[in-house]
Amino acid sequence: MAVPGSENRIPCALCPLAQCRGLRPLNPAQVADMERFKQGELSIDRGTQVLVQGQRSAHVFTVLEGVLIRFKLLEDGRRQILNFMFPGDLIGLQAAMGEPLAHGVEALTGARLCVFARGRFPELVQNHPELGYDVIWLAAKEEAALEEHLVALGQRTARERIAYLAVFLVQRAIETGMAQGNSVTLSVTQTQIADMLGLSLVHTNRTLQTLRQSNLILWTLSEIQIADMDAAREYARFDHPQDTRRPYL
Amino acid sequence: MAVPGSENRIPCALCPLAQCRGLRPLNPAQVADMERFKQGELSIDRGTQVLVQGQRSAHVFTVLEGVLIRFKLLEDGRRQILNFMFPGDLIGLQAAMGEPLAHGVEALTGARLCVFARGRFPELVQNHPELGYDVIWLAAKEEAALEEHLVALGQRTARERIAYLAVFLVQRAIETGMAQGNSVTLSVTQTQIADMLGLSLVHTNRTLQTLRQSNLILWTLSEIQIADMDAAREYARFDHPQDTRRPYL
DNA sequence: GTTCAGCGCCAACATTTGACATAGCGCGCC
DNA sequence: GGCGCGCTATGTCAAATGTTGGCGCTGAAC
Repeated sequence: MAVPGSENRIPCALCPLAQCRGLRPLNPAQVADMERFKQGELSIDRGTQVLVQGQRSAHVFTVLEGVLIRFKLLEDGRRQILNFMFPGDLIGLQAAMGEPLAHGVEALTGARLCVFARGRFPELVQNHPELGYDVIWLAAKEEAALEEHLVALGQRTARERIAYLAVFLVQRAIETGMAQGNSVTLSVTQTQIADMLGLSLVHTNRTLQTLRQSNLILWTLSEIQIADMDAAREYARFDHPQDTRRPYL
Repeated sequence: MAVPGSENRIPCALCPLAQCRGLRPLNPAQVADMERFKQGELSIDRGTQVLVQGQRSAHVFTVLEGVLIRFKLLEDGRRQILNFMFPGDLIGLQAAMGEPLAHGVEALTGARLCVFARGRFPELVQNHPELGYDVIWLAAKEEAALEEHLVALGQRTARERIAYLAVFLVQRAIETGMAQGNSVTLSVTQTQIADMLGLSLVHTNRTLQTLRQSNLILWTLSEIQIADMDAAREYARFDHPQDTRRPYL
């Protein structure tokens, strides 16, 4: 991974994430701390792999803009997508703990990331306890998301799973200001949906079509549209969490 | 939940967890901090529900002894078991963040828990940054476990899933000193296995039998035995994580 | 312009898994 | 002793899902 330049660097005080409805801004002292901790920015294209499974990383990232996926590869080539990362999310908590990564991270869209030095992470957490608290919060949120996914994979049918994922993605997009109404412009291939939900590609295709025909969810390569959000949530049995604002770094 | 008494309280300095091969003991200063923070102990029977989904909890716990499950209930009565908790694990991180709980916690065996006041958790983390760092570590570990479970549910067949779960449980038991060789005495019903792995009860039963017949895994109501650990790991495609010692509180 | 890879789509068939019904066994309880 | 309950076990059938192989479109690469 090239060491990111600091050209065009956005000062934390002007962080665009502060405008997001779903995010809780830092206080001025925290902003100053982050400013010192921030190493630079990284702009990447769709498809770029940010972290590689099995390696240790010298960096930890925060999503400034764009969407990424986190996934695990099996030896036989199968992969399981673990979660989608939206603006404000922390990338590489495992890396921050100095462990080799159990998963890879790849950009779904063009993206801009904030870059931090992995080695200074313990210092950040220990010298700035409020930030440490926010990291715990983020970790708890990530855990909660993974738990929802587990429920989807374990208990729901293919149709419900896809509906669930659509609602999940649109909701996160709304929270991070990426949505237009109840639809998002986001390129997710059917293969990716299948890899996330534990379905075969063919079955994913079939199911997407029936959802389309029943006018519940219109999910194309470029866009996710949900006509009636409440109906979809109901159908997916997705009791959406309180929209408490999440912190970010 | 009754407020736990402090009778029979074990001083943190004598914490039995310090003997566990898989756990990294605290340093003396940290032990002193924990001692002040610890509110008491709680002994519970198999089947006791420690945390109730949807409620806020006044307490946060650490497992001193025993095994518990963490699960989510759906409105229609289905449930998804999210993870098993072993000695050293932290119960109620979400609770610690002041959120209503998205899951319940129930004891699989008789268990002893350390009790902490939820309200003092932020103080603990912020005034004792090293402990905060350990909490982050634990959260990252929990996340990693959930990710493995996701892979199991998404990518593996019924047989592989059950083999995976058996290996996972035996491994955790070994790390926490609860195993005899490659077997554990632990009462897990087939219904619980099914609820964890997203299988029907009947299919779980059949699959357990075939695994038994192939002499890979002998899983009865009272015990999990794995004849050849490497073979089972191989079969389950479970690349076991480095056994780095995890911290505890 | 041609080629090729990525993507969505389709059909026929195989397999896994679930649903339902039923039975036996051990155990606490009255 | 008789009852209910939780747990494991079976059988049969149906539904959900996977597999294989093939088609057509599009856009980028050559």
